[in-house]
Amino acid sequence: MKIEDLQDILPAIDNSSLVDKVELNLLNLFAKKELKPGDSIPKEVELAEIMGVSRTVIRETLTRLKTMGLIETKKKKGAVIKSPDVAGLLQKSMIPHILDESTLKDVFELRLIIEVGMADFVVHRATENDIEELSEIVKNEENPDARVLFDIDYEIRFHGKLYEITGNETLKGFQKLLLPIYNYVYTSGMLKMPTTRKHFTSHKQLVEILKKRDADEFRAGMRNHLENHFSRILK
Amino acid sequence: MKIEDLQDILPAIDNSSLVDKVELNLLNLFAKKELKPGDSIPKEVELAEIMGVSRTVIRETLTRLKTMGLIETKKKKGAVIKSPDVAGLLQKSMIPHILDESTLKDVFELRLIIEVGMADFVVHRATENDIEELSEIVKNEENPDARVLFDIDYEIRFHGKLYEITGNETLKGFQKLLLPIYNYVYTSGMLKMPTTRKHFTSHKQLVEILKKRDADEFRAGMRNHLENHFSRILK
DNA sequence: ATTTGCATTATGTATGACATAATACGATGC
DNA sequence: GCATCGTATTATGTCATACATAATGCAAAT
Repeated sequence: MKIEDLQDILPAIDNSSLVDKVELNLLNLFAKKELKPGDSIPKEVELAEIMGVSRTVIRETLTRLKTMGLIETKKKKGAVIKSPDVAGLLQKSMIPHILDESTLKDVFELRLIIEVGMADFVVHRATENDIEELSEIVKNEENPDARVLFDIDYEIRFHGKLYEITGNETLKGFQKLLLPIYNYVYTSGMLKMPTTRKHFTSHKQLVEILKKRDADEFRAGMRNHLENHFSRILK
Repeated sequence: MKIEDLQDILPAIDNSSLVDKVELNLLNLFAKKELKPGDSIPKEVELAEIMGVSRTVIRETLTRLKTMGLIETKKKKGAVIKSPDVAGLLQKSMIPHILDESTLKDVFELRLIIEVGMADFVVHRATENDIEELSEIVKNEENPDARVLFDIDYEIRFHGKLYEITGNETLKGFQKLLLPIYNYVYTSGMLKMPTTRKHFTSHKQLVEILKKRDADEFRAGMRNHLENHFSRILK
């Protein structure tokens, strides 16, 4: 008797735990009743009674939802729905040495993708003040030929400011968690070092381009600025 | 007496819960002992004894770590460290109607940023087979003038294939969770509809560009292809 | 040697008790 | 009246204990 023949006669057993089921129930409730941030959900004992499980199970479910950032619990007041902080969620999980190598590489690439892709938003949303600040940041930039290895703080200040200019809070959150990973990969020797030592578009030059308010040119400039990193990845 | 004067004399009280502390302890343990995926951690009762708290607290901490994707627990075998699935984590939390409007807008923008930014990876990593598949997908594309509203399935197939070509699993995961949000925003009327009905670079044209293996041109093409969406956001 | 059954073990669930802190509300003082 | 303080209440946070359940390994049986 072949195993495949039985697949549709013997359905997979549901081996999900009580907590799994309660979690689904609650998420369904959120969807069905269109619960929005600020709405509160029944207290633990009530939920336990309604669903016919112990408070233990309910509490574990709520712990999950809390960890997912979907609810917040206050003593006395019960639990209320919350709009999750998308980037904040990942923050704690992104422990460089625990992530497997392929994920690290993925994240490394992700940063490059984002910085090249966000050109439109940087160019359109940079205020005169922003450009002023950027100029201030790059004003001490040495001759590119002289800078052997890069100053990480300087990098963060410049690129961080660009993220800030986009006004996209979620994006800024991503940067916060991408950067440590990025550094880890950069310094871990996971990627081969660049063979050529040409100098590409500098931060100073990027600021000059930004002043022209031309998104295409800025995008090209940023792509060129990151050439060193791209060439490490793309064979 | 001014409140500010007391700030450094009266330090903030630590009002973190036991679970918070145990969580920090465990995360520290992960870092200090350089625990890697596959390594297992002590069993619940042992942890409870070591840290001098009840098993309840330990279990709640482990539930958090499980939810964060950092560990996996199997009956009998205890808990083992795991490399978290970065995108999968967000998946469950991304419930469109619960996210606040600004986050939704952020995510909408994020998709545009990524698709423009990933040009290099698409161009460098597309195999002949991939291009073949793309050609197959777009072969029935009607005249752009004729298509009044877009076919969502078709969109997903085409753009999804592009994500796939990048070979970046994390990115692919992001697409999975970005898309529903993107759709929700698109159909919710949150953004003003495009005023002009010009036709921009089509999928078919993008495939043709891809064949030339020119990243800059592909990036420009993609940017143009998405012009409709960009113009909704950038005033 | 392969399978079957059983004991073991660590997580999963239930229950009852108490600690703790936020809230509401009434009491007190001016 | 109004502000402040105290206190009872209430829902979450923590503890202890007992038992259920399922995966593992080993022994027994064929």
